[in-house]
Amino acid sequence: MYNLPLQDHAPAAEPSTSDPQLNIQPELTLPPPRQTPPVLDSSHTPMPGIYNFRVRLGHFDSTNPTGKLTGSTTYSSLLDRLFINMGVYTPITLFSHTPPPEGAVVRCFVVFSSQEKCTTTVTRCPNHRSATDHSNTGNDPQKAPLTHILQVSHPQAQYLTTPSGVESAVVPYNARESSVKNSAAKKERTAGFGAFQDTTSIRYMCYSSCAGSINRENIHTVFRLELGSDILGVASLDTKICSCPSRDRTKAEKLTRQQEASGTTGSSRKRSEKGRDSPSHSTDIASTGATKDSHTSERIQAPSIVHPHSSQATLVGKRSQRLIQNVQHKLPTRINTADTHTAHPMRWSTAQSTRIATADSTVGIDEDAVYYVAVRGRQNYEVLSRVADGLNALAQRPPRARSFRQHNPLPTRTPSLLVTSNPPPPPTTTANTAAPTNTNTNTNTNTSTDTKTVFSRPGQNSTIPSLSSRRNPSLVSSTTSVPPAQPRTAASSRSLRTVPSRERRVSGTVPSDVPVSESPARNTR
Amino acid sequence: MYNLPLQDHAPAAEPSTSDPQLNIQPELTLPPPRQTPPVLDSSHTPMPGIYNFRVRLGHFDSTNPTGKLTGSTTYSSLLDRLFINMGVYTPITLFSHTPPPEGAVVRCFVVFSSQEKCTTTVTRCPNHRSATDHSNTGNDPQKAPLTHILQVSHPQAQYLTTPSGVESAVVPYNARESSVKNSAAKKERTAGFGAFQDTTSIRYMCYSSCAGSINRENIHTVFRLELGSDILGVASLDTKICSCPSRDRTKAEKLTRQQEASGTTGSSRKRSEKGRDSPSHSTDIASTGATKDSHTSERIQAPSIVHPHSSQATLVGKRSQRLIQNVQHKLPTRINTADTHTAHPMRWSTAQSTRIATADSTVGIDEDAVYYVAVRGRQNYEVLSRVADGLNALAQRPPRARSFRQHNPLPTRTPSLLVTSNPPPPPTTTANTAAPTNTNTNTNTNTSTDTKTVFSRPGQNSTIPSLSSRRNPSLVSSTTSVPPAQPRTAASSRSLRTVPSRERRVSGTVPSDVPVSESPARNTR
DNA sequence: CAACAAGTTC
DNA sequence: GAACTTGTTG
Ligand SMILES: [Zn+2]
Ligand SMILES: [Zn+2]
Repeated sequence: MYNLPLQDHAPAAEPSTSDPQLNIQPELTLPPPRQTPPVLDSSHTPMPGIYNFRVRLGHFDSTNPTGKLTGSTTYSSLLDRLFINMGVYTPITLFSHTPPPEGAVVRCFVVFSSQEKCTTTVTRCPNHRSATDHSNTGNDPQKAPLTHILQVSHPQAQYLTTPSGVESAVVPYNARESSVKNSAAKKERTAGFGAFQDTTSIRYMCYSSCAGSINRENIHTVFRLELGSDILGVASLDTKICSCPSRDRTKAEKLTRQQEASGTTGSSRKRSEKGRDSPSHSTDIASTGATKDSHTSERIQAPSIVHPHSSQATLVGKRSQRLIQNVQHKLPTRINTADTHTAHPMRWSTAQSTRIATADSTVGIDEDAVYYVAVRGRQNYEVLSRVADGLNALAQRPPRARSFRQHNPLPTRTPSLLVTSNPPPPPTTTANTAAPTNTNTNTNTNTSTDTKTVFSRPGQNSTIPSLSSRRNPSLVSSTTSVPPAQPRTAASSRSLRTVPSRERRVSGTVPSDVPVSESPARNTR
Repeated sequence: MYNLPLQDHAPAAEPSTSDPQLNIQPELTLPPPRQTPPVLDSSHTPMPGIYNFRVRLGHFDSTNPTGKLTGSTTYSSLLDRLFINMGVYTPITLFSHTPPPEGAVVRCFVVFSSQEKCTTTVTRCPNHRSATDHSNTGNDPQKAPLTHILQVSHPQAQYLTTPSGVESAVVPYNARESSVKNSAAKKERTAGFGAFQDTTSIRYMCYSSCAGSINRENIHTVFRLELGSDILGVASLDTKICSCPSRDRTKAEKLTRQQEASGTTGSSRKRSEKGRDSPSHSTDIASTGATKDSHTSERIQAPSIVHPHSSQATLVGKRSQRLIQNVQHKLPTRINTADTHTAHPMRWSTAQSTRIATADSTVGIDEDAVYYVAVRGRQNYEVLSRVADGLNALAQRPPRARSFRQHNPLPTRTPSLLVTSNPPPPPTTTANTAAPTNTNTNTNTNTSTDTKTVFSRPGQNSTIPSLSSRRNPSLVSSTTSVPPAQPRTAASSRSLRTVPSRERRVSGTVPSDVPVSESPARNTR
């Protein structure tokens, strides 16, 4: 309690005082991720997609072209991580290269970064969700449920909770072309980001240290551009909610720098940086085309990343391995949770030299590249899945991480990411329509969480087939080529087709509404 | 979560590893309280009473005559404070000079030590009361409610919760004459304690630092010997529930010692020792007689200290000032909560040179002595109250503490300790009868919380009349005299009568079930 | 048990 | 913003 700078309403748009070098092609200017392998859940993996959907902290306009943040909120470009106090709003700007389609919405939610926990629901701790808690004063539970850890200050925000407890907030995505065009500062600040942007404010209603919820784990804030049941893009943001953002950022950066100096002290960095994920997630993934006019026959409920009806393939490098990990982690035959922290650091060092295709920047080729193969129609998807299974089995790459360690005596929930032939149960999600400043509900807002995830599904060993050729020409061209910085139109991406072949990542249905069996991280000390 | 040494069942009786000098006439062997004035709630003020009802940590028998504690649990005789981890049982022994009457029970509960909070209910934090919290595994909610912060390992324990949320556990008091009589060690360890003893184990289900409950405040564990609606004695124990009892004890002792060296640095010790109360509460209060065969006409509901029908007067020294503070604090005309930490340290230093009459030890005279005058019958009590008011008004002693400071933005609840002419509402308490090992309920156990409190009621200025004479001869004799160490019989105390006069502490009805208006300290950071 | 992490106090 | 408190980690 006490000095919590709780805000009842998010300020319209404020200047910032923190690190100005936000997300500016981190792959090129920042050292590649040298920490533990990524851990984002497959349905949360950053994927700019054809819209080059990306997130930047701050609000960018003529008065604040650099998007400086206010108050204690701060962003570390070194770590690509947001440090923010609980209860305070911070503006985030979602960019896209092309204007979003009508009815596009952004689903915002928080996930655990670690692979062990990435399927565990992040909800508010019992202390803070208590109606009598001071953090809830001036809060309208009708608008934002007390259990939701993430609030979006938008009159049309809709708060959803699936039966299994997965929480998210959906707001319309009304990106407009940036009014501040030629500002040098703004240009610098938004280099690599699309010309269309939409700014909203978010706040977190728990600390990262809150027992009974995040419990000192690392989290990512995920912004998912959706249109109906399609996921058009995913952006995420490494987030730490703490009472002393500045202090903690400084400390984290210092630690990172000295680790970097001492050559990736990849031993037991568990304490200080609990399996930190490598930063710069929303910029190191190549995006390809994807049809927006989807027309599937059936749907997978619950929030999950998906490109069900569109042909699409996304090439990623290191980041892809996260996917593999995650998918592996979700396999029905999953053995246990591989300890990210003890994963082959050498392997990652090698990967560091590779570059990932981005819509805006030239990158090198990654032999470990992973393809996201989107299929049109469920049948196709399942067929493709089986094919890919065979391919993955053939490519007998050694498993990545084999050392398991039980850090947390918490119940390990069995992930439900597996290809199911029958669709999951209907949404039945609880929707709280925001009725604050603006009581009218956006009819275009997708309140259902039923989206599909088409993802790579490697063999048990999770490693990627080492073949690097056979790339769909209609995809993000060659990994060596430098895609033009200009946004690709949706029409151009519509020509994409699925490319079934080895080393392609097979798609797997991912009911992202996964955390079912176990209760949320409702444990205290 | 994690390494919590939770115990499902209290061990029968274990040896100890901590400070052996427990409560051995602390007034004589330990420096007198030099810290902030006492703060125990009037209904929780230690009062050995005619039974010399006192508490000692540990279990004392032939195998463990010194009552050593086990595990991390430790006791500081310097601070007279228990340091204990959450979830672990520790044996406590309740002593009495004479065998308790049939049906006598002990009500156990936790109170805030500070006068500002002493009327606030201490309950469990939302995190730990959550049924899914690991601290509740193996816990039978039918036995001990999840909300109760204090658990008593007794088959006949009854857990009560008043409508206003006051929680307590009641267990029968079956004190038997110590079987280990002549052990030198035991004798030393139990010097000053009665020959009759009953040992039970208790545990705490929250940390002292738990936001949403104790929230880093100081607490006392109160053991109240009750017979029906009569309170026969009150013992209390300064308690800190922490994850590192040893470390915290060492640190607290070191701080105390250096404060002591630097001459009672009575300035702002708020941080380190949040208005710590002076220790040794259960031994520095003289006890007098009190009839057990009460026969009042009406009762005051809810737990509260009381000697409704018996004539009794208790003389206390420094400790008495706590009472005054508390009573003042509860006056209807109460201005605000006086900051204990800024209270006149000089005044207390002076008081240090005084000695308090104990049933077992000779002590000096305290001119600031306070008398607890028990009256028989409500009418008498109210008359006496009015008389005392006048007396207090005449004795124009300057108010003790006048500097108010707002440390806690929490809602300050208006204490309800005032003389009401109509009795409070009926108990309506929720009783959870323990049905663990032993399912049979003790019919003698008093499940109702309706007891009366007869207490001194000073003027607004709370100071004590400086008169030190006019003591009831039937009371604990003279403050200078050394009461015999032998236990007084109940019969001897029955001869006591009320002595209405100036400088006598007037009695005031104290519905101890006070914390009503506001919700419990349900605030987090 | 030492070091750390992180909310709170001043 | 420095220092402290205190639960957690190894
Ligand atoms: Zn919280
Ligand atoms: Zn607690």
